[in-house]
Amino acid sequence: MMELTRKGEYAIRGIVYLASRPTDQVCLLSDIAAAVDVPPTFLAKIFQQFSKIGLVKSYRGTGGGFILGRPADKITLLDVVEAVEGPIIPNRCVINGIDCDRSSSCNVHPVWMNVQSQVRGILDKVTLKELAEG
Amino acid sequence: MMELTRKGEYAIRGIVYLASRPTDQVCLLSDIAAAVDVPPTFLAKIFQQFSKIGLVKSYRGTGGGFILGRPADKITLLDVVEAVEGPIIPNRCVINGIDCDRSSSCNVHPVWMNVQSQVRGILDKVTLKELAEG
DNA sequence: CCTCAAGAAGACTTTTTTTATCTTTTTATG
DNA sequence: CATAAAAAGATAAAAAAAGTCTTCTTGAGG
Ligand code: SF4
Ligand code: SF4
Repeated sequence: MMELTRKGEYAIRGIVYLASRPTDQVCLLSDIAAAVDVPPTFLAKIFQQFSKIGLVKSYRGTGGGFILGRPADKITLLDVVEAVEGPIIPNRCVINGIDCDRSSSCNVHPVWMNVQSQVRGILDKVTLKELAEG
Repeated sequence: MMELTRKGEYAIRGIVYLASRPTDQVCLLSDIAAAVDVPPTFLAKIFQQFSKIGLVKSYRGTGGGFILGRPADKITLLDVVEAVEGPIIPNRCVINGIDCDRSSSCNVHPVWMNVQSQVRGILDKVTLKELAEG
C-alpha cells in the first residue's frame, strides 16, 4: 500500500541529480537519464511535467537542456512528488469536495485526514538542496 | 499518490461493521455486504483473507457467518489494512532486504523510512473498537 | 536561409494491477 | 439427505502504469 510509482521514483532521482549539478549549467536530458538510470523517453515526459509548473526551466535547440526553476532549497520533495503523482490522497474522501456519503458519520475519515497531513508534512520539510548534498 | 484501493476501503467498512455488532452474534456475509454497500462476492474474498490470519473467525454451513477473531480493541486499522493491501511501503527501498543499489548513499531513502514509520504509527493507534463506537 | 540539436506534444502499445464474477468444493446443521 | 453457508480457484473486464514512437517546434550557428 501507498507505493510510489516508478514515475515518481524516476522523477525524484532525475531532479535531485539536476540539483546536484552547478546551478547555471544546463543539463542534457540524455545525460540526466544516463546518470540516474532511467529510460530517456520516460524521463522526458516527467521533465515536461516539471517544466509546465516551473519546477525546472527548459531550453530548446542546440545547447539546450534543463536547469532548476528555482533554488534547490526552495523546492521540496512534496513539490516533486505531487508534480508527477498528483496530490497525496490516502483515501478518496480526503479530497476536498469529493466526499463519500458516509463521511459525516465516519470515524475512519479523520484518520485519513491525519495520514495525509503527516505525510505532506514530512515531504514538505525536505528540500532538494538537502537531498543533493546530504 | 498513496491511495487506498477499493479492496482496502471495503475491507475496513466490512470489519468495522462487524465490530459494531454484538460480540457473540455471527454475521452473514451477505448481510455485512448489504449493510456497507460492497459487492458480496468481493467482500467474500476479503473476509477469506481476514479469516486466514485470524482477524475474523468463520463458521460454515447453516447458521454460519463471521465474528471477530479477537476483541475489537485488540484489532487495529493497521492490522486490517495490511491484511488486504500488504505492508505499508512508500517506496520499494523500505522493504527489508530488498534495497536498491543506491540505498546506502541515498538521502531520499531515510525520508521514506520516516513516512512508513509515521503512517504505521497512526494506523496502529486506531482500534476497531474506537471506529465502531466513535 | 539552412541544417542540426535539442525539447514539446500527442498517439500508441504493452504490461501489470485492480475490480470484480462465476463455478465448484467443502463443511456444518437439522 | 437436503440445505445453507463459507472456501477456493478460475476467469474476465477495466483501469492504471510503464514505456515507445512519431511528428512538431524552437533555437543556435554557419
Ligand atoms: S466510509 Fe469513511 S473512510 Fe471510507 S470513504 Fe467514506 S468517509 Fe472515507
Ligand atoms: S534511489 Fe533512494 S529512494 Fe530511490 S529506491 Fe533507491 S534508496 Fe530508495
